[in-house]
Amino acid sequence: MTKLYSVTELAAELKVTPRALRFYEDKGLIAPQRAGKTRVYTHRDRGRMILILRGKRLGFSLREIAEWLDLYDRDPEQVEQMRLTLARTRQRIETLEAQYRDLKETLQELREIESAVEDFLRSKGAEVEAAE
Amino acid sequence: MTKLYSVTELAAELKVTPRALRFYEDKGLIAPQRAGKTRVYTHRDRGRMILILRGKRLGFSLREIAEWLDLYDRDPEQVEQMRLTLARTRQRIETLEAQYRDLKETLQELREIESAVEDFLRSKGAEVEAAE
DNA sequence: CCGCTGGTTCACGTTAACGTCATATGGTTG
DNA sequence: CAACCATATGACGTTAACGTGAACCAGCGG
Repeated sequence: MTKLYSVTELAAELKVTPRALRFYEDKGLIAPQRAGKTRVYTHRDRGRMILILRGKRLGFSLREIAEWLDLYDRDPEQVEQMRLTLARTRQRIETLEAQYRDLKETLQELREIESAVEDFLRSKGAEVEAAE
Repeated sequence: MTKLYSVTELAAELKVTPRALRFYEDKGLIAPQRAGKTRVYTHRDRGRMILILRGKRLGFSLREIAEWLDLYDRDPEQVEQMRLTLARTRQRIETLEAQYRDLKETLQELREIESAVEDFLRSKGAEVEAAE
């Protein structure tokens, strides 16, 4: 028997508010089952939410996230459908690789700054390590 | 003599609108000089804008970007000041490294999806390469 | 001097992503 | 059964990041 969650339970576990979960549903990002009127989230829904939240952390809008969510749970329909899926997957990979480049560049610069500041502090005889 | 830009010029080069540049100024992210009332951007301002836009592509808010922009053009003031700068730099590096992990994870999954879909298509005797 | 071009400052409009009530309802417990 | 939860569904409020005029100047070419 796979675990089931209420809105508040899942929200708590994911550290979002129930309102957010309902909002995402409204936007078509998730569609939990209902027991009567109350939402019931499965383990699968939870996985989907984790994808959504990761997308958000990467800075994508809900609309963008929605557009590639179905890449994850596709079922082999028509060949044409799958060709489309392939194209969109590749498209998204490119986007992320661009972001990856931005990220690497920024990290490199920040590490240079870190070293420079460390050097400066050391030249002043100051301590540089985080631990106090 | 280093090149100077008007709002529209710089905006065009950066592929943003003049309105955006003015807005960023309003939010304290850039402070171009003025010739009378009209804004005059230097090469340095342009560099700063590039940092800002990269920050946006990485999904950060203008407020967040503002908070770490001065890490780039600091001048050795007090030792205490620099210690703070060091701490904030490290903090930001950690944030980006977390994002880096999210990114890698997502890319990996998408590449798996890509392979799976390719395999499916090949099993159907369909072409798989992008070139048409 | 006239009118255009390109700049300025308000000021209000818009979209995304929720927060915050208000109200209703249905299951649970003393 | 009454009281009390948790949830549900609106509806309106809020913040961020600009877009979109409106009304106003400064320079300059004819």
